[in-house]
Amino acid sequence: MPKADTRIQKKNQAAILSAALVVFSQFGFRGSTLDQVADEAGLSKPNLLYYFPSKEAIYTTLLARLLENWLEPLKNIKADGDPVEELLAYATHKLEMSQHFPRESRLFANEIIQGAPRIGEVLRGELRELLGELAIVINGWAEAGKIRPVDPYHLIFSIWAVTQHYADFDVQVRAILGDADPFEGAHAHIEAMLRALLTPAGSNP
Amino acid sequence: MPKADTRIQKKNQAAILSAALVVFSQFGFRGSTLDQVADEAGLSKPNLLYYFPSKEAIYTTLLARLLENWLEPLKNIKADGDPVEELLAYATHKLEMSQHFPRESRLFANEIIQGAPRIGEVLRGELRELLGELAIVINGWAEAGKIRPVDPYHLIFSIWAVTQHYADFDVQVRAILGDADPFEGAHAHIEAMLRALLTPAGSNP
DNA sequence: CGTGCCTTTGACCAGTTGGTCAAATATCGC
DNA sequence: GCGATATTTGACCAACTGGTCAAAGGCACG
Repeated sequence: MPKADTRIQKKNQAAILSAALVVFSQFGFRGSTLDQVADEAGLSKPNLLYYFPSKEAIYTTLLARLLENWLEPLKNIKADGDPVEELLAYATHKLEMSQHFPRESRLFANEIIQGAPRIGEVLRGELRELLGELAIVINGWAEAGKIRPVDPYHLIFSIWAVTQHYADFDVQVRAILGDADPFEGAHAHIEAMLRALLTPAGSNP
Repeated sequence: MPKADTRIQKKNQAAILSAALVVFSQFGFRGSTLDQVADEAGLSKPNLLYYFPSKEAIYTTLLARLLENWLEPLKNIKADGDPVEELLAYATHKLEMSQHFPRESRLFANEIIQGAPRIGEVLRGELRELLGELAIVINGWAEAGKIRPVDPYHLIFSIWAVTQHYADFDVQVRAILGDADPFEGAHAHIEAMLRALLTPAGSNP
């Protein structure tokens, strides 16, 4: 077990996690093998296990790292900003994550579909609390007449659903759109949808 | 290899497919084992392979059956109906499928996330064509001023995304909502979203 | 250039995997 | 109740799985 992080350790750990992301995001935890990960990382299987104690450890390291990036942007929604623009910025950020880090999204999707055996606690704990606070903010906006009244939870669900769809169902989206870039149209559509839903009646820019 | 379908054959094949749906929808093809399926079905592993030639065959049978139910409701959208109501009915139907057949949704999601190795052809063929026709209908509605102008493809994507989210991410949704039934709020929210997006300016019911 | 530590690997292991097969057992038409 | 046929299963197999380990190969530093 390495204590300090030498150059070579950093390099190999990064290579392993990167390879593991590729493999786990496609096949899920149980469907992936250490040989696949080792192959993808260009290392031997025993060498993987020199840097990580087990397959499980690689996977959970990946998940933990992901959860940080997952929860953080939620906290950036400012109660004193313009409501529609705040929510739009969040949705745009999530869509860009789908565009640039689709594997992370698929890894997460795999874990949730599997029943979230390793992150259920986080979902029922930190995430739930975070969303509770956000719901209060959104409800405040609605009561102040700054947005139309909406269910804050289902609003967030729909933002998650639509943005992650472009990463998780990438193959399907591209099968239908052909050569066109999905993300341009996606952004415009999501913006239109959120503005239509949220902009209070009587607002004419 | 059974030729005719006796009572016992129908029963066992149904039991196998039902068990396979439970297992495959949770762990994906590679993450599932025949022993799991056999256990769930209450049969021995060699007995499974008496009714189906391989693990692969069970899985593809499940997928083929699923695709039928998946594509059919798309065809029920009538060009001469009321646009908003037609699309709303479709979304409602999809949401009800998420509610009552979440495993089917997760099986499909697993297959797509995996890269759709077994149904890529259908996506690029039948599904794409079907959506092409639907896009023409929706564009027609927009040109006739019956709905606001929208990208028909991304509109459908967002309906798929939001409705399937409640099946595929069921665990996450319930972790956040607690005891509340997700589907009541979901239906109301989706209806509100679609009406806001689609109802042309100046329509006041 | 040698010594101590970090890194890498080939050989190996026990358990699991999808799948086979011959023999046993149940079912059905007569 | 009998023979033919359909169904079920225990024993088995080769390939693969996650993981171990001792030995070998590099590397840095005196």
